Amino acid sequence: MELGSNRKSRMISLLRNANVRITDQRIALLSVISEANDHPDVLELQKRAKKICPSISLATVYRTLLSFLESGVVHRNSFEGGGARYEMAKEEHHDHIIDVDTGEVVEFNSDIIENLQFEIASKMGYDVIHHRLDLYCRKVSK
Amino acid sequence: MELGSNRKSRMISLLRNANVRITDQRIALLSVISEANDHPDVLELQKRAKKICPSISLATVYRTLLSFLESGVVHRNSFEGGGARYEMAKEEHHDHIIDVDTGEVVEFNSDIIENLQFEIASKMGYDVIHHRLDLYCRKVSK
DNA sequence: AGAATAATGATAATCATTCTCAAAGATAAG
DNA sequence: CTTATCTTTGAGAATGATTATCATTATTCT
Ligand SMILES: [Mn+2]
Ligand SMILES: [Mn+2]
Ligand SMILES: [Zn+2]
Ligand SMILES: [Zn+2]
Repeated sequence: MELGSNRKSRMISLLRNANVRITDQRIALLSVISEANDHPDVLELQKRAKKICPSISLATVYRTLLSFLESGVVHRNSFEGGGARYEMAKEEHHDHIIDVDTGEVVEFNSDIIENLQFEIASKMGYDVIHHRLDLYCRKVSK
Repeated sequence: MELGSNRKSRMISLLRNANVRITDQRIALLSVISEANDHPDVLELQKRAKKICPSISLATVYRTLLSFLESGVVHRNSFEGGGARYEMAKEEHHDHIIDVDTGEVVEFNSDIIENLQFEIASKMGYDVIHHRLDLYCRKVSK
């Protein structure tokens, strides 16, 4: 598979910003993650990236995800069962509903909950550095 | 170490209720968990249980925790980094604050947050089966 | 182009957890 | 209390996810 040159140069400039060398595997992974609208795991990401860069190894996928994570461009979700699942870091924070039957993930966010978390922690003498709110759910039977 | 016979028979009747054979390792583990007021991991649980039943193996700790989990007498917490941490199932639900510097865990609960979770899920067509709310925090510098 | 430096792929190592199976232990019947 | 049956245990192998190692290859700088 080929990568549109507009998309490709967008990826390249993002990588340049991050001060890392421009490689086919990093371009491929970044492209795959930024295009995804789900929450794929490492194997799925490798599978998708291989369509653009067939040689990409699992080790490189893990390494690259770690560096993207540290530079804040991706988020890692550790849901129950199976390995971590990744997504592009969005402008605004959100939490997740995980369908326990299908594994599907949907997003939500609640300013009220976020504020309550802050207040509760504060009252107990803590600053919230980060948090995880996962709702494991089942579709209501109509 | 010995186990007070009052405590021991309390453990035994709990196990009898669960319809499993009464073994020294199950008595030891159950006793250790029900006495803990922190959130120990498997290795810590084995260490503590060994004081009562020196022969208890890691495999048995894992196996027994799983059966306790299935019968609902313990809860398993998967915090970031390291293995699962366990606690006795309490009457009422609570969530956790994890001190990112020390690993210490403190508990809290907020009916308002719980209700909001329910409402959000409901509005999106889901029933909440279970959930996880972990606040990774740092003590406020005075 | 050539030297310097960083990234990659293959694979070994690690960590948490589960599985396997022969030996030991618990329970129930006689 | 003994025996027969059925369950649990301990030791270690196996698994799954992730990280580390290191020689080879690719990128960047001059
Ligand atoms: Mn998301
Ligand atoms: Mn707790
Ligand atoms: Zn949130
Ligand atoms: Zn809760």
